[in-house]
Amino acid sequence: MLTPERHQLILQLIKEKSIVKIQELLDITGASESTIRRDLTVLEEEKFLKRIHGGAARLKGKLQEPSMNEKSSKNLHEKRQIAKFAASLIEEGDSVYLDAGSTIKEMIPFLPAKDIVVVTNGLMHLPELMDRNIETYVIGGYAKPKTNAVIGRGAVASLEQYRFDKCFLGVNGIHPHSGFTTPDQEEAMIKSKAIFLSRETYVLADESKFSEITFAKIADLQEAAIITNSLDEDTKGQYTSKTTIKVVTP
Amino acid sequence: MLTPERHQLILQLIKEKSIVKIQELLDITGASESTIRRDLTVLEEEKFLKRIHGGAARLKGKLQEPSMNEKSSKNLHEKRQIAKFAASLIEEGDSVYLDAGSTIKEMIPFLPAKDIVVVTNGLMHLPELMDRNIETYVIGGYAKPKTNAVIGRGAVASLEQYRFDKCFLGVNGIHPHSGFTTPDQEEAMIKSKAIFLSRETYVLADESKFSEITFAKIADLQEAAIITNSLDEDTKGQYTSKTTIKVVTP
DNA sequence: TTTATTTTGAAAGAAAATGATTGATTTTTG
DNA sequence: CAAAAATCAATCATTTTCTTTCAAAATAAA
Repeated sequence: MLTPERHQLILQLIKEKSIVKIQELLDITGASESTIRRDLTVLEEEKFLKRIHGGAARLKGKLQEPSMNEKSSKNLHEKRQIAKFAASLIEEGDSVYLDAGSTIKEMIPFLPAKDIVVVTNGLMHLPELMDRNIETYVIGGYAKPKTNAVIGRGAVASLEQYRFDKCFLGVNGIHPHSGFTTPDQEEAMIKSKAIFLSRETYVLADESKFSEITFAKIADLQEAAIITNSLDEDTKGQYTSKTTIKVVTP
Repeated sequence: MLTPERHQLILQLIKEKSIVKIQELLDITGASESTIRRDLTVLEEEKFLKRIHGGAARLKGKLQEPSMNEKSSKNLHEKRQIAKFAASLIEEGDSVYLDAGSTIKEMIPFLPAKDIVVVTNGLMHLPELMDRNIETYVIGGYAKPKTNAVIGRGAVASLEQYRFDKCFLGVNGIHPHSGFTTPDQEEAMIKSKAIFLSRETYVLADESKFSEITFAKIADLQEAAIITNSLDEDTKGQYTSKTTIKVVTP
């Protein structure tokens, strides 16, 4: 039986019964336990179901169509891998800043729930963070509809109350001259401030962000790398001596 | 039988019967006593039920998902009417504070979209506000999971940047001595501060909040009314001379 | 064909859930 | 009130399920 077949079958069963036991799946598919477990792991990562001890359960309040689209989206898996790795860098007791954006959002399932503090300007992140019972603080400021990010002068000021052990940022592009780039200047200002307030900064960038630039060039610009859009030359790189910026890639 | 299955079953039974004995659960599930006890411990920790000697009981304050829906649908029409009226008080150019909570949330569809500014600590409100393209600002601070409200010391400070023409608050109860009440002191502090910053304050209260108190008594306490929980006597009423507080009822 | 890559199954050790037992605590009964 | 009965929390051994790892089989690529 082919892998996609099994996956379909499992989803079918879970749709009907809400819960399936591993043993049932073994009987029905005839596959080995290892295979079924692998299937469940994959399907859970793609948000089709939730694994529970002894089987798997349907997840509530979620339609399966969007996940289908997500799945076909080519770089989702890559995104998730980067996010997973980034999350693994977080240690107990850390104070962490999470930027808005879909790549950063992927980190949330992998965050250690206990004994960390998260500060974010990503409004989309909040339901999941609170659902996971992670101590979460939102930045105050203008709620930008398009990106669901909190930005603006107030947001920068609001951010200044905090200090972070680690800061995780998303980027729209990486450019040999400008460094990391974002289209919105207001968002760029937040990112800059977050870098300034963090001991370590990590920029999450999936393959699609690199365009033609080689890894070597990226490596070169890390030393002077700074989130920027239309910041003037003086501003660029002014914080780099105080913080460590690392690019997280697959 | 899988653990989540048992949990579901227990909650189901408790929903129907209000009280279940351990012995019943033993018979029905076929699990051992230890297991059932462990289940009850977990479910109590998660606030789904209350353990009593010999079994478990439904808890009164917290109704479950479906019953929660029932409750909200029961008062929904009333809530919506109040909300609609409250929203009609808002004029062009107003700067408005919207408290967290489901009653206030009902106002959003009725808000005039153009030329108003909304500030809120209600995280649940944001998607709809942004969807309606209303200029929205979030307060910064701790994101409280249970109520989806932003609270805490930081939140109060964050609020202080703003001034409002009108302030709309929800309440948990209205009490002849204490005035309006909320169970959480932190939320009470936010409400107090919002009142302080507003020219006019409106408290939205549907019938269910009044319990035994008559309208007359409510009217009496309007002059000294202040959102309070465990604030000391000095704090009570200290802002009332500066603001107008009105109770909005059907 | 040969060589990678992916998929699969099997096995070992870790983790979680379970059931039985103990003695303490609470409730009931006389 | 005190004894008896029932319920409870805590602990430990057992069973079940999970994750990890590795090698064989199947599949795709060279």
